Amino acid sequence: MMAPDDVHPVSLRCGDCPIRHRAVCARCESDELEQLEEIKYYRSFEAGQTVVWSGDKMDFVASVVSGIATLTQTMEDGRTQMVGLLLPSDFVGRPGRECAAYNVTATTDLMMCCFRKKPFEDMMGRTPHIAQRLLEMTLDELDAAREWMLLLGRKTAREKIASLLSIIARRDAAVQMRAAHGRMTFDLPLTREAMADYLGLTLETVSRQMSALKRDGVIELEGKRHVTVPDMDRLMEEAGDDSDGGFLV
Amino acid sequence: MMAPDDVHPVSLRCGDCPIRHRAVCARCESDELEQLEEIKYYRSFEAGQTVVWSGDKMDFVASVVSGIATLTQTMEDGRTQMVGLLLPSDFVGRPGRECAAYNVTATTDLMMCCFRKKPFEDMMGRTPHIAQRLLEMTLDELDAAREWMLLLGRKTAREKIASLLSIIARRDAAVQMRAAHGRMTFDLPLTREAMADYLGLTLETVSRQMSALKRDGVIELEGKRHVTVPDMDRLMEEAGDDSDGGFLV
DNA sequence: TGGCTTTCTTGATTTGTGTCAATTTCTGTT
DNA sequence: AACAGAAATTGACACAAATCAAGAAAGCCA
Repeated sequence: MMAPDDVHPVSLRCGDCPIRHRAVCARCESDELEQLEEIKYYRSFEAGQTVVWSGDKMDFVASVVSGIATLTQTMEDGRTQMVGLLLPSDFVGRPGRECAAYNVTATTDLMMCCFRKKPFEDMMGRTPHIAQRLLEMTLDELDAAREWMLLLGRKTAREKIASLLSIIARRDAAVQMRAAHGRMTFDLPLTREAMADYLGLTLETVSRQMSALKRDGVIELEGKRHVTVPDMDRLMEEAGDDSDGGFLV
Repeated sequence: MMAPDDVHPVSLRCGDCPIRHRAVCARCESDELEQLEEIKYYRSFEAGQTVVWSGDKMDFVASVVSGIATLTQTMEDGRTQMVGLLLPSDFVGRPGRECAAYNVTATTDLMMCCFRKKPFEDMMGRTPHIAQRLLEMTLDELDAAREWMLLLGRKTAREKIASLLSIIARRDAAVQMRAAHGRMTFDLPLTREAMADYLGLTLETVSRQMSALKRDGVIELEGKRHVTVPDMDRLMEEAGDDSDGGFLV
């Protein structure tokens, strides 16, 4: 899921930025990082605010510093589908593209570290490693999107919920550098409605299935958002999922 | 959907290969094309044959020369979801990845032009334009996958069918360099079962909705596979889709 | 041409999820 | 502590799509 440092370059801090930008390759030497420093700026958003609308001109690329943002697609009649979840260090934006392809919305208070697109692209042209790093990240996202297609097209509501919970649990484990086995505890970063938009369900169905998983002892709930999974293997079985979980992370 | 030549480099023929490889950038001069020539070879498959299994080692990248291949994901119990459709000139394979992420299957007789992965990667390292071209293609695929997520998660069976038909019609138009308006005619390259796997439906539902669209005059059918659309705008309305159709192409 | 298989269509019935509506629980504010 | 608004739960019912089951049409090969 994530290669160790000696196998492949990983993200790097640039200047005073509190996060490691996954788009920036550790093999690229300080010259490039100093260039980044010059073209970067910060923007913050309140929970619920829209970062960009689908189709709008987007003259920057960015990393999430803190908070959570979602990528959503919407139909004219209001049906919406979440197509991606942005967590700290995640990258957003398309070098070589004028316009945003999705709505980007802050679901919590959000801080982003932005780079003006043109100079960023110029740097990419001069720095093959960054282009390759970005290609690799995009391929990861593509894999994640396609795994999600299987979920959306073929899984039952219960399996969908179990899949989402297991992904969030494993991402949490990864952040804390722990293995994702046995008993685990975490907070849901999403409302029931956001979960529904992610899974292609209604919020009522999400709620019902959460209750069912609780009733069946697959999860325990403390309040609405704090989840503990007594047995991760059981949960992953419920998810109907043999994958190692390279999901939308 | 596809930028004109003067805006961005497009695909190019290399040597005797009958197709334009979309992965190869026209800005890259003949040196690189000659290098490609040295590392390329052809493989052919019969309809129904598997090109690679998910998880298998895949030591090449390739372009489709002729025929159609599908990318599918499968669950242990056999539920399958198609996650991509490969048409002539489409690229498959992941520079920087060891293993295939999906099953690749020939749905018709298939000819592929393959490049051994290592030398291809080396060339990418030396030729920034190719890496950038590949990044752009991958971003296109990502957009397509995400548009498909909206379809899988939120569209009705009828809308799904209409979407698929309109995509195929528009791709056909693009290949023949015609506008996709008014009356259009094309052959379905997929069985009802493949359509179902693509759309997250059963083949019975696909059949029923095809009949319904026919009954309602949205499409005309001659045999099972030959479709004519009297009015493309009507079809796109049925698809519930305001997009300009940058789909899995 | 005739049989054979595969692909597709159509019907009857079941089931999972959506819809609508009422209530409860949580969270933040004064 | 009490209230207000948001978020979540639960129930009753409706409906779209799945499932089960025949049968028809198309393609293929002898």
